[in-house]
Amino acid sequence: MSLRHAVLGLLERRPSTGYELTQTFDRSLRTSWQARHSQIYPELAKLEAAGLVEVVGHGARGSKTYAITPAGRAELRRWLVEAQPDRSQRSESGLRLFLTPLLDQADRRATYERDLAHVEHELTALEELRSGMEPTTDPEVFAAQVELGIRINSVLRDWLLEQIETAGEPEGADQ
Amino acid sequence: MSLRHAVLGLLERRPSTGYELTQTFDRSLRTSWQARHSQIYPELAKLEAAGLVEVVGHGARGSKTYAITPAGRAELRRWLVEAQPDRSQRSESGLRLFLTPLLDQADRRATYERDLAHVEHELTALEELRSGMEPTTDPEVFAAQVELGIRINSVLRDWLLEQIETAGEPEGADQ
DNA sequence: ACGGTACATGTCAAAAATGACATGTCAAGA
DNA sequence: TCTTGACATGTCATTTTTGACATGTACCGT
Repeated sequence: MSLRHAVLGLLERRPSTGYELTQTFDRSLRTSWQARHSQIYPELAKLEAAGLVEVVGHGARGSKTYAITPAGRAELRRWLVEAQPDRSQRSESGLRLFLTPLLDQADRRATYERDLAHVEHELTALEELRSGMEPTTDPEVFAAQVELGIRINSVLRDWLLEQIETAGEPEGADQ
Repeated sequence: MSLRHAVLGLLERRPSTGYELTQTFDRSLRTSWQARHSQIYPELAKLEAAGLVEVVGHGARGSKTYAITPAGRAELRRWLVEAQPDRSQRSESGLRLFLTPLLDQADRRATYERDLAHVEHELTALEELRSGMEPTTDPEVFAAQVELGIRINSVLRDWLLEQIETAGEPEGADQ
């Protein structure tokens, strides 16, 4: 039940509308937790019923701004600090990487190159984010996360480059 | 619908029983895709009905060994090579890392240290795996994946170490 | 004034995933 | 002989997630 804590966490960062949360899920959280608006709006309603968030304002086009309550903050902290983390993951890309050695050389190379293009693209976006980040605005602590993203993608890029260069080597379960 | 392809991929590596697949999901695939036996057995039945896998043997305790069929192999290749990868992920640990800056210094440090312990543990396991791996047995290609796991966990370890050392710096959304 | 797009919130059926329940076998050690 | 634990397969109610449907508003450019 991480969705609840993801929402709570985003509202701890700043009060937001469901629409804004949906965008943040899609832009910043897509590599850790995704959620569609069809999940977010009902979750906000449940959270409000449980007293963990509250509506603090009504804006244009019927928008409602939610903020975390003290009870919500306590629950968020409890989850972050005391709850046993579930280390398992769901990553289609990870699964593909795991299975790629089953392909013949040409297909293997093609999929690694496709992945490499994606990683380079991510890396560029993260580097732009880093250079465009002013330490005066709120996210100074989040700079560390951008840095982590860059490092992980760099490792991935180097590894993919090695796999592509080593193509032609003995294969796995192929004939 | 990645479960189907995960099962197909594992059966491409070697024919297995549902029980063996469950173990592989838990041991090798837990960082990319998890699945319980309650999902695996019905999936095998569906895959068999679709002609993508077949029962190739009956063993002790009513066990059934499944193997991939040519149609299954074709579908696996199609998915790996032609299907558009879904790059989104679900990772509670990633979410926690994203939200950790919201905690006060003491809590933040404690959670980073908990994560560090886990990463060190993973790293030890992967390094043992690497040194115990004989290049004569089947997984020669999978050595690259172990290597990738080691590199990513090393990056994570270094980053966590830095975060712990830098503790006491200005914080995020806390007062 | 009109049309397109981004903003904004919701519902719901269907699919995927979890956790509990249920049942039984085989081997090893006490 | 008995009991424990690993092996082995299954079902099912509930929860979570997705994708489609549904509806309406505010702003911007022409």
